[in-house]
Amino acid sequence: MKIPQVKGTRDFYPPQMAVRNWIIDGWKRVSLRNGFEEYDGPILEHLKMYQVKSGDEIVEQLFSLQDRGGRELAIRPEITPTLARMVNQQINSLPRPIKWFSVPRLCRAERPQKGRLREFFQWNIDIIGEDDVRADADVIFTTVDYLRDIGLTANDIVVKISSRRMLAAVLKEIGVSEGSLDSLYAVLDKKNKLPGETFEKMLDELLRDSGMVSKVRAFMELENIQQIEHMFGRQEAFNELVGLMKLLNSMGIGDYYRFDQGIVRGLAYYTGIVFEIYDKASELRAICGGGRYDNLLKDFGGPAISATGMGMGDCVLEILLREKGLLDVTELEKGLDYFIAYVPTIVSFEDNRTPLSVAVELAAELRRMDKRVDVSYRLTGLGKQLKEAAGRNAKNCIIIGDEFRERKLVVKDMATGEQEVVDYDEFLGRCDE
RNA sequence: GUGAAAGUAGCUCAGUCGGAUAGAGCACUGGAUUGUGGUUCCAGGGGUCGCGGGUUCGAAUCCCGUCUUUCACCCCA
Repeated sequence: MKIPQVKGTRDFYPPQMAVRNWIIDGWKRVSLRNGFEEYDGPILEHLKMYQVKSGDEIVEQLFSLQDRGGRELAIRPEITPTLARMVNQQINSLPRPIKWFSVPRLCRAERPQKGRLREFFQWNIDIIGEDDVRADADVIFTTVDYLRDIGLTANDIVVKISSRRMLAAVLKEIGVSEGSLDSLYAVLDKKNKLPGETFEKMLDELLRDSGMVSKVRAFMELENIQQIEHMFGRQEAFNELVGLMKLLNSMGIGDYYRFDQGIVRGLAYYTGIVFEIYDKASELRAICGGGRYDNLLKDFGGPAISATGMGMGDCVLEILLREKGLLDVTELEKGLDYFIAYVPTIVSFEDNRTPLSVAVELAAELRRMDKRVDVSYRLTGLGKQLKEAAGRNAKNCIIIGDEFRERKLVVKDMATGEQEVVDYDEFLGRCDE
């Protein structure tokens, strides 16, 4: 019986696995150099945990199950609630600020489409317990640090930054009631994705006040914070945004970001700075998004401690990297350091050992030195073995032949074809350095 | 959850007014080549044409269902 692959999942054959590892290794490397520590939680959590924060809609997009004791569990669709739970559990003993990162494997029962699958990896970085905008700057910088590291320039991507707090202040100034803020956010978030007329229509239906609609539209047309400040007066939230941008400038990524009040983020829990990163050339969905969420720990039964963070999935990123030609798969697949071939026509050496037994012994020796080494399983001609070495992407091929009667090896560089005869012990010494 | 397109060898695909043993390139395996590889040449293996049902003397081809994939919408933690 043929068993098909599960919808929206991927098989990682060695070439795909090399890509996945390359992406994740980069995430970890850049997180560490920016001062983040790695954590992880379980793949299963109580279903309740996601229902608390998210409501029925999200629960519908969850893979949930019952264990044998009748407990309702869910496969994690995100790791932020787990993070909140873990931090809350040890809040009194954790030194602050908490700068943690994780690369969890997540599942969401959505319909798969371009850049979105049912199982994926997501890089998360979070800073908990630091109100200062420097934390937000650190999150954005770390994200850009990675994208820049793998070869994406300011010509390729743009960080669109806004602030929920600033948005709330402006809308309040315009006269929008507190109660309609959340539904208005949802509309503003779509501004960049909808044709102008549709956007206007949605505003009309929501606000039912032509004066307010035109003010909101005028606000959305403004191009920078100075203009907004000019129109609505100086607000606390502006200082925060301006401060963030100054920090990003001094961190050397001033050409990567742009203020964009169309960035709101779909989720209700964001409270301050929000940002998303987009590819400039294509129509891909956001590469990543993040922001400040000051109520999350409290919502999970903890103290009122603020947090700011970012999440980046591997699906969109990989599509983007392929489009830009930044994924050199042949480069990623690391082959063998040494392939050891032996001359099968030699029955045995003076010490009664066969070329094959010498090859096996040498392989074990080199492996102890952490070299990637292999020997063919097939008893076949030297030509075939060299062919196998080439197929295995070996850097060098060692040949055990008549030279071994004087305890010497032939070491062949597979790229150039050059080969030299080296003393066995001298070769080992050289490898051990 | 809604809509559209597609599914033939491991991969990319050809093959349809319905016709007998279903093809190519690449990949894989073996040989040319028992002490020298990636090129070349020769040969070989591999398919119940996604699955199920229907129409027909006869289905990869037509019809229905189903699954999967892709794309768009909804949503996006």
